[in-house]
Amino acid sequence: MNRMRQPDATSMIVRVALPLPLPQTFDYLPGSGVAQPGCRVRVPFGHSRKVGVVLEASSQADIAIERLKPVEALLDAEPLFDAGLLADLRRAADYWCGAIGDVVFGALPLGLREGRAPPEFAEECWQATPAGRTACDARTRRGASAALLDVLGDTTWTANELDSLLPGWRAASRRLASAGLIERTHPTRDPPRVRDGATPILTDEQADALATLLSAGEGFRPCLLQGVTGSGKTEIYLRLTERAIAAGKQALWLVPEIGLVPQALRRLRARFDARIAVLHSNLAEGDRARAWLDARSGDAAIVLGTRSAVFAPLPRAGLIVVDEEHDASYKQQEGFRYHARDFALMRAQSLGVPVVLGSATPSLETLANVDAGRYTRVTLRSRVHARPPSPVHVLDLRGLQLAHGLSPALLDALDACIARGEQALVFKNRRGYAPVLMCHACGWHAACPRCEKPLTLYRGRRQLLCHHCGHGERTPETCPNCHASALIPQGQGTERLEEALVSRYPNVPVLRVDRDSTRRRDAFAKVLDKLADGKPAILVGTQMLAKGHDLPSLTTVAIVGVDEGLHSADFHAGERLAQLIVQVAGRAGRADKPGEVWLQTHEPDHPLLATLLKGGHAAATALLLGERLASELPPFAHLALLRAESRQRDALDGFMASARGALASIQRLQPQPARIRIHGPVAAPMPLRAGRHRVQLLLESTQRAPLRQALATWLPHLHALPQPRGLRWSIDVDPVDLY
DNA sequence: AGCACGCCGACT
DNA sequence: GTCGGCGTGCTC
Repeated sequence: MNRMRQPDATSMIVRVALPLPLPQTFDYLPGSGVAQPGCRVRVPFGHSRKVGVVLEASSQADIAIERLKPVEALLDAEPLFDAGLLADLRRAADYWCGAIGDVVFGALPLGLREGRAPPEFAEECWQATPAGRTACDARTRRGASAALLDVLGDTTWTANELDSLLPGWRAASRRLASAGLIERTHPTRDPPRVRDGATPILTDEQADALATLLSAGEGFRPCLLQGVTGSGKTEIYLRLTERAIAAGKQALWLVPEIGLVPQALRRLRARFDARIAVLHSNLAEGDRARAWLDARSGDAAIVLGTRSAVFAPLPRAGLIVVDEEHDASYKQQEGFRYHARDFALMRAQSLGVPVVLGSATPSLETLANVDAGRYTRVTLRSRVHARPPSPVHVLDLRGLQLAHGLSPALLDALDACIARGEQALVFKNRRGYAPVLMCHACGWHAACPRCEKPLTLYRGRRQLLCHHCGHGERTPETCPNCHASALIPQGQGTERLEEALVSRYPNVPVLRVDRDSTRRRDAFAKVLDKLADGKPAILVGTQMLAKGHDLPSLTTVAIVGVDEGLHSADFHAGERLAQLIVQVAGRAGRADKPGEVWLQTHEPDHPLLATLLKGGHAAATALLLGERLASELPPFAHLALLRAESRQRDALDGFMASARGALASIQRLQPQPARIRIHGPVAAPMPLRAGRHRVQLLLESTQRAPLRQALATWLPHLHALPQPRGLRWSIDVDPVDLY
């Protein structure tokens, strides 16, 4: 980009990011008033106008000064982004090859993207009246009203917090307010404090961990807090948070999914009387904007949220916590493909604050950073309440007669668990009744017309659904190919296991938890309520149950099948499988009753499985790291993926060939072209999805720098290429799956 | 991403 | 003779 020399160096222009998927910024004359960096402005753009964010003032423009238009209006008196956050956003755009405008506008809550004035700061708060507390104790109210009174207790809550804890609380609040049981108040202006009597005594191990974490002082200091399920990681986060807010600073807590926000919020509220801003995508626009501005003003001592909360401004930052740091949900999988954990690290570095990554099953990337001495590791080995780790029994399925995928020994274990009056978890990482519907007469199977992958059978709904594109059709009565009445479900999903368990245990509640059964917002909470009494019950579910939710104490955990994960084409599969097994197994056992884990497999001798069972997660990760090192894969190499998809096969191939050609010509100019390996273009592991052909090109290097250099040079070439209609492409830096 | 300009087919 | 298809290029 050649910058035009300014005849008059004193006349300034402003450089503006606009909400467009374009790599460049746009320069404007200042217009009336001075727009500081971080302020929104309204600017003329082409034949219309747009809201932009000023990134910087400059004395030079990217284009001839005569072509510049003036800023039309200044929308914020005070910048929404401080200079540090703006710089971080630019680093992020740079690192993940995002368009700066997408990144900056992606960091803003919806309510502030459109140029409307920031919502007024009359933060809405609610508390129970004395009459309300009496009513709560006397249990005179039912349903949502009772739940709201329970949540309110004797403290004040913001609407933003209630949104997260009790979706649909507003209806109840209207009823209770008109009955005089609750009232609206103002947010507290008191300095944040720790609630009396709320702080438990630490175990020796926790005390040591905390001392280590605190000993390094207050600057940038990445730490891995590695602790098994139930070892009390959250208590450590709370102590660190206490330290930060006592010093007048803010703490940012990230959790991987919305479902984990309520329990984190409850823990924080139980400990602190402090303003907490909650940020996630299920909030109403206005509430989210208010929470964001609460973080921005520094009024919120604590900011809690999912992935995108990592972009919240923190004028008084003192601590960043990334809980369940291994969770792949931290990686955004469309649009601007950033990784919230890694951006949290970037921010902690530029803010100069400690960052704690917590997990029972840390990612290989993080472990490699520990090994390289870049992160400090603190380990919690034992469970609080002295729960012993649960033994894992391997059930070799080879040659066994199975009932809906369940082996006799596994059923015996469930029988025994129920007979003891305890609760069990049956885990299967597959939704629906069966992953394939096959004709026993001719071998035909139902496949998605748009993806060419098998359709998942949903028996209750009499439907075949595609998990890749959402395509659905009615289940045929007979084989569409040979008309035989011989359609057989192959394999098991959670719906099938639920059905099998219901028929085997007619007097025991069988509760299914997966994405299908928890569509309704409070469905998961209802399931947990049903388990709360501790009476015999069986929980059947997927992945969701491995995500760090506070599950009731289960004594028996049955992992029905994991063999798919042993042979996946994606090199992350082994790492994920080890995480899954350890996380699910961690649900077993409680203080008074030991737990046990049953794992069914056709491959008990598979090296990963055998290593995991013998040496635990640490041994499994050592094995996986060895494999990654040997085959030069992350974290010992760095990847970037160009993905493209189109209905037009030829347009797609043409584009990818040109992209590859551009890369090759760049490579020829590099001093050491051999430092980057290029694979492809090749068909994606899913070559067809929703009717679109998919092709990808993989770049790989053992060093970050040459890869970044190549991407930076390549990206403008890609944008300059002819862009066929209907073709979509994107770059994915550090892809977490290759699909 | 929008949005206009621009050059080839079936219609009042 | 025009309305309209979407290919291409630009937006400070």
